[in-house]
Amino acid sequence: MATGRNHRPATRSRGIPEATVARLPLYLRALTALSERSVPTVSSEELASAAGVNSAKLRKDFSYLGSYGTRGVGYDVEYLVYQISRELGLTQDWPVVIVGIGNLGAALANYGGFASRGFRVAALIDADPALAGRQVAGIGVRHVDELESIIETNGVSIGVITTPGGAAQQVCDRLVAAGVTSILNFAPTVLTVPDGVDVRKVDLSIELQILAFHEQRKAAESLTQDVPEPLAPGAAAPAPGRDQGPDGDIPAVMPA
Amino acid sequence: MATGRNHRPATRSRGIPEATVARLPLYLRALTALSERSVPTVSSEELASAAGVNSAKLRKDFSYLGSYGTRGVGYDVEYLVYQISRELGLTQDWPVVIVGIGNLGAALANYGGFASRGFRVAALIDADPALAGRQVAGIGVRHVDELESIIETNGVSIGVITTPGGAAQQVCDRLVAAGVTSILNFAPTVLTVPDGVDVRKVDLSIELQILAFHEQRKAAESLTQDVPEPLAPGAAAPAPGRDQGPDGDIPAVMPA
DNA sequence: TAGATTGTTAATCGATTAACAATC
DNA sequence: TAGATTGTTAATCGATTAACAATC
Repeated sequence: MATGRNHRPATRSRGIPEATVARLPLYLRALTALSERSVPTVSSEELASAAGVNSAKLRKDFSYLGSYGTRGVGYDVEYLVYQISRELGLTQDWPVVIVGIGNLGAALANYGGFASRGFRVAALIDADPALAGRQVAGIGVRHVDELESIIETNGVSIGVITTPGGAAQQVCDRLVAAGVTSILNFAPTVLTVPDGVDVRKVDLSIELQILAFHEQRKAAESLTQDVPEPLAPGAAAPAPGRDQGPDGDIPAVMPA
Repeated sequence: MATGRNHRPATRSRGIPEATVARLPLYLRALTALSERSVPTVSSEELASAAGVNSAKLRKDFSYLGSYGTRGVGYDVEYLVYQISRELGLTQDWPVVIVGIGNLGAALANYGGFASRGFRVAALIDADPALAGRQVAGIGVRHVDELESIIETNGVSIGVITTPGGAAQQVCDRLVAAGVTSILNFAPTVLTVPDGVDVRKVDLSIELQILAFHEQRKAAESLTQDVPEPLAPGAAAPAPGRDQGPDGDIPAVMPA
């Protein structure tokens, strides 16, 4: 699942699995870093390591896009940056609106990672009349009364909701009615949307709760097996982990 | 995947699958809402609907925790709140530190969903001496020089990184060296951690890129099949979606 | 040609789902 | 007893992984 279009198979038309789609941004970020260092080619092993996945998974993922590598050589960095960008739809401009300009909305408005990836903040919207007209991150805040006209004028199809939980569904309904078909939801609410609208949610408190679960397990384990099992002579020491949480799914970055 | 302890099977000791763990916070939130409305019992069907999953999945998930329901009746709301809280480790207090007090760090510091779920912000930490001593969300900001002593004094085992990407690995190393074993990373960086340390990441730009991918697909589809297929007489209209993105994994909330 | 590395296959594993027997 | 709803089974599906033939 994951798209809100749940009458369709998870694997779409050209058949890229959701889990693969969710990793393409990771590859793209690693490739962009290589590109900035003017590295011409990269092997699946190197790139996988930089992205925090294993190389078999990476090659399998790329195989859904096409045959963009050269056996014995690796992948051309620039070419792959372009192909993945195109696949993700980042070669076009996506105007977005952010609704709810509290601390978080302001943080997102200030986030530099948007523009560089084809996202453009078309407007900041808030229900507080006192905020309207103020500048946040160099962008004027507009009153929520103007929501519909902003969406239509700018051809916005992606909305970001950073309101309190109580306002989220109502804002969502208005966004959808005005033509938005993808929503990134930061409010602690399960949104109901019509078919054809995608919702993704980012939920800090859930992430912390998952960490607490594992933390508790570790504490329980260190009580029961206080003394670690001695390694057999010649046995490999546990390697440093590189896992970054559930890599089937999550998320993109956001520096302060 | 997902825990950073990658020498272990994904399914731990008492055997709760990761996908189930990631949904427990969703159930807990829905149950808490019911509890506040003094609803005494709830069926798997009702609760699943409130949490945005299907009831078979919910019952399967709960079966890993034990037999907490009553056939023919449903689940006792208060009892289930307690059991899930206990399972997630939320019946104890978890001191956390937030490192990097920019827009996002401040937003998190102001987030009310922490305390109510057993998380306590023990300290806000930043590298900027000008910030040290200032108050954010009623909590004094401390200089990063004090990081180690803060961790040790407060027994902090969970750290949140909201620094720019360039500083994240270094901050991570210091947190881990000081005793932190779970990290929530908002920086756009793949962190390398020793075995036994869990990392989860939240990455806004990745979420937007995934939405862009699907948005692009929708645009392509509406070009190729401009005219929607007429519904066969008597065929069910597409039902409103309830999907909230990949529910195997993601995230917790954060109102502005 | 020899070495390196991709792209693909096939096995395995974990997650989802529908169905229904158990039981309140 | 009849109705409701859980807990579990078994089938299905999607994702991961190792291995290796293809090929640069």
